[in-house]
Amino acid sequence: MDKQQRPTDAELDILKVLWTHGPCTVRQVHEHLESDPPRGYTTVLKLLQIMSDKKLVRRDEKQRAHVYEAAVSSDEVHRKYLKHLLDKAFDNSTSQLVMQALAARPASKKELAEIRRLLDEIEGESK
Amino acid sequence: MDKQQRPTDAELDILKVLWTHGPCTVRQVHEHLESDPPRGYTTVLKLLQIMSDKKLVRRDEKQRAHVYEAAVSSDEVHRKYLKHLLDKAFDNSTSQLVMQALAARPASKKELAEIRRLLDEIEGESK
DNA sequence: AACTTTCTACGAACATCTTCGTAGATAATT
DNA sequence: AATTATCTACGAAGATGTTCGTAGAAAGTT
Repeated sequence: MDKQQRPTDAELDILKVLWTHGPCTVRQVHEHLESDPPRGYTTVLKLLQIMSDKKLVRRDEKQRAHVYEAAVSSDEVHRKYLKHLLDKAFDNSTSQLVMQALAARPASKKELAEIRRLLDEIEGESK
Repeated sequence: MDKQQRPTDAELDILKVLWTHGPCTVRQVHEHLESDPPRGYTTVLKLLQIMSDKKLVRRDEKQRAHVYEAAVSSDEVHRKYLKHLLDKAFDNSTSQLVMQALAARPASKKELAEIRRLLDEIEGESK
């Protein structure tokens, strides 16, 4: 049933709005949406309906203008993408992925320090 | 012109064969291809023709059975995927991506050590 | 009450990706 | 030489994702 519910690109744009602004009507999503090229109102409506079917968002129909809110967290979605990439492209080697990520877009000192801290945490736990 | 030439899923499967086995005829690619569900011979042929148009592979037509070889490296492709993901989903935060990658699929001690070594290298260089 | 605005629903059109059947050329086999 | 096997090219069909026009219901305005 569940398969691999990764949001498509257009769906992700919409989820980002909901993550940032909380529950929104179609109109509000449409207004806050940044995409290139911009999407029409009914396009956003249709996407939200589809996302509702897919359980990516929840719909509250109490008002005439239905209110949508994200039904999946951003962490959750991000992990799904990474899992798929690890599986499809990186032969499940996290270190390979991290290595190429750092090559793809060099991280600042601050970010590198953050990653180190994360590694410490992980190794601390597993003791 | 170039836009964002990321291979599709089916194309990636074929590139993997070419990366592993070197230049191949359609038949050889078809034989080595592991995919679920398996792909028919002419499907592989068609994909290789398309990939040739997209410059993902090079074609040598000297023999009747054309020989294809990868025109992009695996590192290159992997970085394209990561760059796209960083841009689309992670707001260009490499550390966020690394963090979620480690959450998505916990790394072994060996991998963690490898990542540390990589960080050392990077910070060593930037001195 | 008539008109305008705003909303949802729906379906069709378009784009991209994938699949494969068929046709025709070339090579190998009998 | 005739038959069979193997190859490329091509086009059409199916799958999925995206776009938007149109219709009709509901609310707001004059």
